[in-house]
Amino acid sequence: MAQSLREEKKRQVRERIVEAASTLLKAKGLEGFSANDIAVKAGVGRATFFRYFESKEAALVVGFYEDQLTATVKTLALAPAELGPMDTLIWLFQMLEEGQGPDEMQIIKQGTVLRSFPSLRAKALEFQIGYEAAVSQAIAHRFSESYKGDPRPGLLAAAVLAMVRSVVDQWIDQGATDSLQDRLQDALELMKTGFPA
Amino acid sequence: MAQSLREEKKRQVRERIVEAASTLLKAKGLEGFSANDIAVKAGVGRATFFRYFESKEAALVVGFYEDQLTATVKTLALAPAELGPMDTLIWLFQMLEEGQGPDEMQIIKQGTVLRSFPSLRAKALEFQIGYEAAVSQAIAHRFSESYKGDPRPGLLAAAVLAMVRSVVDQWIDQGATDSLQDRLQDALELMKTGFPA
DNA sequence: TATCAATTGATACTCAGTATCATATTTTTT
DNA sequence: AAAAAATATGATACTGAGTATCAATTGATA
Repeated sequence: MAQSLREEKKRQVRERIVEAASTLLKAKGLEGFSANDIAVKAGVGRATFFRYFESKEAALVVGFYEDQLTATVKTLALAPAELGPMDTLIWLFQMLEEGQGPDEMQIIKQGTVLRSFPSLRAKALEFQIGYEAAVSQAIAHRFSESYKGDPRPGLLAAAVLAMVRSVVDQWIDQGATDSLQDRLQDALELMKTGFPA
Repeated sequence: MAQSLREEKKRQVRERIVEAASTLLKAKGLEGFSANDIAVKAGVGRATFFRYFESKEAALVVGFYEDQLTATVKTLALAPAELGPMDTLIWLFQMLEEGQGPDEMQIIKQGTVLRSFPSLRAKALEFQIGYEAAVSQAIAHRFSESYKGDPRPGLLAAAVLAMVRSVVDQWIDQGATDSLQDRLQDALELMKTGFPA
């Protein structure tokens, strides 16, 4: 059955807020608008804004990553059964790049804003923790001899996502001229073979 | 030569603030005091507090990690020259655990507070980024055929520190009964050999 | 239709964080 | 050693963040 009317309205309000925040960011820059401005633009009261998001930054980061996270989890579920955990993640990032992932231009813009404003960066990092948990869960069954409380899924998820972040950071730092996808695959390959002496 | 008088005084004020923040945290919990309370306890004006730290959380996180970071960098400089980058990090965490690193009780307390308050957690993650840069720099020369713009040091630092964070998280989540050091070494070993299919 | 539950907007309040300015202290110059 | 320049401080005032409360509206339920 469809959402109840009430839930559906809430979903819409939330979406309007995220969109208003994103629009204002593009138009005025992070410090050019307040949480109240977002509320006005979204057509809700200030109090309502804070019922949906704890801060301006939270609303923006959700706009950056939420769709990406759901796409990630969905894609992970479709990975070939015979792939091991690491190969699954390599496969994942190939898929995301080709398919519904954000394009490079968008990544550059987001990355640039994130690096300019510590408050945003902090929120983004917070979001990553949730990302980790989701990825960890989605790959846990692919480990051989996995058991309850197995630390490996969480470790791999943390390490890989940190690497991805580092890849994007370095790529933007160095001008974002070459292929991000190549860099990503190189990095993941490095993770797969490890760092032996 | 010693610090100038002015620099020395600033160092002392900063230290007093960090200590006051830490004391208040233990006495009243994170939400039991304001930035103003820290200033009063440290014997400085409110404005001065904000000249040293951008927020209450920042002052606390500095208290958690600053000494740790300087110890890390110092220790890294002492690592045997023949060790590769990954072995250097394994060696590092053995040293920190035996030597001047925080004891397990302290890690539990800090970890518990951090996990309870997203705002603190976010600040801690921010600090980790600085950690990454420092570690990356300190191990860069240990890579074979390293070149300018080599992505590997940054990638390894990001991955390893993320793993360390994940290890501590899981350890606390599961009751912190067994040996943290053992878990850490197992995780780093996993990183060294990689995650082959 | 009548009742109950949940969402909203308005208002008021505390505290965070920033800017400004006059004062005090340290450094530099003469 | 005294004067001048530079820097740190405290007090004050201001904007906006985030929370709590309450009356009014809207959706769910019977």
